[in-house]
Amino acid sequence: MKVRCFHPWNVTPQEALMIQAHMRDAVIPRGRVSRPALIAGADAAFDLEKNQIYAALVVLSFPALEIVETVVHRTRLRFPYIPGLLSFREAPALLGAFERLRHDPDVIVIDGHGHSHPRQTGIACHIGLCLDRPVIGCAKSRLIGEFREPGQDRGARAKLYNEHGA
DNA sequence: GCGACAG
DNA sequence: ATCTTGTCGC
Repeated sequence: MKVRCFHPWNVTPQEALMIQAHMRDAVIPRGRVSRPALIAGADAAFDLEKNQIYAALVVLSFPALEIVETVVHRTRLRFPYIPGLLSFREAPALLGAFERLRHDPDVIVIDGHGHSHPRQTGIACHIGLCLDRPVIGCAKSRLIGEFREPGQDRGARAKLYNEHGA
C-alpha cells in the first residue's frame, strides 16, 4: 500500500501533541463501507530486551474470512508507551508493514482507539490518515470516557460519554 | 497533590 | 505490551 505521512516520527512527546492537534481536523470520525471485498487486521508485539517491535498484518476476504495475505515487519522501538501517544510507538512499524502489503483492503481494523481519544487522534485515526483508508479502532479497554458495561451478545453496545455527553 | 492512563 | 502466579469453569 501507499503510505503518505505528513510529519516525522522521530519526535518528542511535546511535538507529538502538536502533530495530533494538526491531525484532529483532518479526521473523518464516522462513515460506512458499502461492500468490502477485503478487510485487514493489524496488531503489534514486542521484544523489550532487543528493543524491537513486530507489526503483523492479515488480509481476509469478506465475508468468507479466508486468509488472503499476511505480513510481519520488525523495526526498532523509538518511542515510549505514553497513554494518548500510542501511535508514535506503534504506527511506524505498522505502516512499514502496510508498505509491504500487496493487497488493498477496503477497511482496516487496528488495535487501539481511534476517535475515543483525549484529542480524537488515536492510532486508528492516525493510521487512517497515513493510508487514506477507513479504519476501525478496536481497543480492548477504555482510554477515556464513561460507559455502562455492554451485554455479552454479539453486537451488544453501549454509548461512551465524555464530561459533557455524547 | 492524587488517581487514571489504548498498548 | 509481556510475565507469572493463583483461581474459576468446563
